[in-house]
Order: sequence, then C-alpha cells, then structure tokens
Amino acid sequence: MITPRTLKGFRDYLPEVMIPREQAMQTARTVFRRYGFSPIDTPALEHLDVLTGKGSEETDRQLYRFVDNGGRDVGMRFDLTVPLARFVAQHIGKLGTPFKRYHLAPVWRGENTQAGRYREFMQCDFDCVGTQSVVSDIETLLVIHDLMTALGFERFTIHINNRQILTGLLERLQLAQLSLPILRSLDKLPKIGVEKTAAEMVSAAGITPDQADQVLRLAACDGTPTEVLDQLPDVIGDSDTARAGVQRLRELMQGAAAAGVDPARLKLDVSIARGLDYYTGVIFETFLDDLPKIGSVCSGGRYDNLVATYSKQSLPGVGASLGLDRLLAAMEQLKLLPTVRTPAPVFIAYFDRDSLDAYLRLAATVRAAGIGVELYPEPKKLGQQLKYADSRGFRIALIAGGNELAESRCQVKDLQSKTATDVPYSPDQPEPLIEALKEALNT
RNA sequence: GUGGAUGUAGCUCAGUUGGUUAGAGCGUCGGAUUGUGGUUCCGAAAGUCGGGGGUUCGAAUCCCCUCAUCCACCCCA
Repeated sequence: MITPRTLKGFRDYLPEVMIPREQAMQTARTVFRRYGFSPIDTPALEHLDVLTGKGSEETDRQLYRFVDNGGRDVGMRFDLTVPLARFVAQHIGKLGTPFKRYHLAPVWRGENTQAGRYREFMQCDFDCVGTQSVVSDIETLLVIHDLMTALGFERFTIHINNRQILTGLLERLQLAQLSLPILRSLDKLPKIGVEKTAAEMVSAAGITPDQADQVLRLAACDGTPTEVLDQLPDVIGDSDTARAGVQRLRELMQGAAAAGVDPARLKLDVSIARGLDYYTGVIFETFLDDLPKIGSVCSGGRYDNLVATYSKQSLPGVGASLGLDRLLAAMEQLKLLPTVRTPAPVFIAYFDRDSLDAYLRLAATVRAAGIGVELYPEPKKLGQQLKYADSRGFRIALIAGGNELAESRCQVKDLQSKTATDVPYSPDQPEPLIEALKEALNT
C-alpha cells in the first residue's frame, strides 16, 4: 500500500474549507466585475525565461522549475502579475488600452511553510494596464477596500507608500544603485527600530551613517495621512521624483476620501518598501488589525516598466493581489468562518424503498424551484437521518412517510426550531410546498 | 535555506526513573419494544506510539537520521 500524503506546503481542501473558499472567490469576482474588470486565465507553466529575473532574487530561488518532455526549460508561475505582463505584451493588439482584468488562480513558491504561508496558494489579482493616470491608482485602492469589506472585514488597515519617494531621495543622495539593499533594510524598521536599521544600512548597503540618517528621516514621518504628507516635503528636499511621488499620494488620498473610504483604514507608511522588484510607484499592503502577524493579505502597486521586458511598447500597470488562502487561514484563526458542511438547505428523509420514485419526484420538484435539496440514500431510522441532517447543517427536513404520502401532504420541519408543519403536497400540485419552503428559508 | 519546539486513536491530550495485552475525554458507529435529531444510559470499532535505524533481555520513553507541523530569521499572499 502507498501511504497517502501530500507534499509539504500543498493541501487538500475538505468541504468545510472549500465552501467558504468558493464563497470568498465569488465575492471577489463580484467586486472585480463591479469595477469593470474582465476575467482571464493563463497557463500554470511558462517558459522559464518569462519568469526568471522578474520578481526578485528570492522568487527566482523559490521557482518550481524543470525540463519538460520536449527538453524545454519551464517554470510554474509564482504570481499572476508576471504572466499578465507576458499576456498583455502578446495580446495588446486585441485587448486595447486601458485593459482591466481579474485573475483567480493558484501560484507556486517553493519556500518554507508557516501559518498562512503555503507552497501552493490562490491569488485573486486585478490590474489595470495601459494608463499612468492616478485614477487607476485610486481605483486599485478602492477595490482593495471594497474587497475587504465585502469579505466581511471591518478591522483592517491599508498601508500605502510610493516608491518614487525613496527613489527620488536616493537619487539625490546618489545612492540609486543601492536602492534594493536599502529598501530591504528599511523594511525591517518596524521590527528592529531606527538605530539598528541605520546600522544595518551601513553594513548591508555600504552607505555612510550620515546617508543612513537622511534616509531614515523618512521613517520619522508618522501620524495621519495628512500629517505625513505635510512632513514629507521637508525630508525629501529638492528631488523632483520624490516631489512627484508625494503629490501622487496626495491625489490618491484625496480620491479615496472623495469615494467615501474611511481615512482611519488608510496609513501612509514609508517603511513598506517591500513588494517585488518590479514596482515603481504606489505600493499597497493590507493588514488585519486583529491578526497583523499573518502578514499582508492583499498587496500590490504600480509597475510601469514590467511589460517593457516583453515588448517594445511601454505599458504601465497597477493592481493588487488578494491572498485568498492566507486570508482564509486568518479567518479561521479569528473564528470568522461559518462551519456549514452542506451547500443545500433542504433534506429529504427516505422511508422505504417502495416510495423511492415519490422521493425522487419530490426532490426534482424542489430543485426545479431553484432550491438545493439532498435525498438521504438509505432508508435508515428516521432519528438517525435527522441526526445526520442536523449535523450537516440542513435548515429544513421534508418528512413524507407512508402516512403523509397517502394523505397527499408533507411535513416541513425546521431543524433549528424543531417545529414541523403539515403542508398539502401532491406531485401534481407542488406549489403550496414550494411556497412553504421559500418562506421558511427566507426567515 | 538557517536556528528552535513539537509529532501517542478522526480531534484534544495522559502515559510515572525504559518493564507484561498503550489509556481518557470528545467524535464516529450500533443499541435502549420497529416514523421524529443536538440531552442521558449501555456497547463497539479504531493506534505501524510520524517513518527508518541503533543501544538494551526489553523502547512511546535513550541516541542518530528522515518526514511533517508550529515559531523565529529571511521573504512574501
């Protein structure tokens, strides 16, 4: 016998997990469509050179890669943004700009697992390609916000930054070529504090303590978004790039306010320098106030040069990605997941084999009315059947034994209140039963 | 990839300084005079003690390796 097991970081999804998972995906689709994003899909496998060197050194290391049976070097996608760039470069003639798409699909990263961190996980991406307008930045923020609230979250914070600010500052300090290690050090700021971050910048990036000090003046900007925006001009000096970045953030905040986003859910955070290397402008990271340790559940940003690696045409883009599996792991920890184990609300008890046709007819009638129904497959004792129905979370049980069938009626039993009512029912006149079911399910 | 912790029935765990047929609760299944469930009572099934190797007369218990999970670093969704 072969031991049944799954690979590290890969998981099976049982019904009680899959039901809320599909619900969440449906919610995401609804939000995306509400903003005019269209669905697309791309292959799990790409030519290796499409994927390498696009995310970061880290994603190259984590890439699942192999040689296929035709001798081609291939890799499994580690995100949905890089395949999008390839997709857009390949099809932009048909797509036109601006092109808005959403994409729900699994991605793979061979990294070490942790809570809310897997090797195969579902991302829900949405992006707008072909415009640099701040409108698409604002819209990205609004979609993140709507996604979170539509999924049932009240307590979350969207951290926002703009890479132009750091880029501009580093240009002024003539440190542009060291932006990656500096970025990486800056990212540690919330964890290790100002002094250690400065020391790390000096040792890891090789800059002078004075330069580190100037970079870290960014981090001193704190408070409400408005307060941070007021402090930033003094810190960035005369860099045009950085000024443009600040102006961009100002317009972003203004747009969010105009659209009615609660400003308490937004935080301008100059220390989030993360994201993949391809980001060039605004950056978003979303944290759950009640479970910040699980990391960002929805992040993204603007990448104005990514498509250029596959095309002569310059196509700017902006978007974000919802980490569905991480989010569901968080919801489970926060006990926000309902434990529904059946997707159908109505249960039909099965009394004796001679009446099977009647039950099949009854089930078909209920389904035809658009109501999900499950017929128990064995004529077990009624008590056992009800116990099953109860444990699976059915809301209504239809009880029609020999007595009821003979008298052209059916018992409609509410499994929560344990109350039953008799409803007239015959195969030719199912309307009263359907009405009774609809009424019972609406309450 | 590095460091640390954990790994005993489906789940949560107990298992004394290594010593006979490894236990409990919950869950599951069956029953309590043959059609009404989440309570109670009775009963049953279920464990290669994560896997492999070693030390020993004897290992769930000690040692090594391996796999998995969790935590930290790193990075990210």
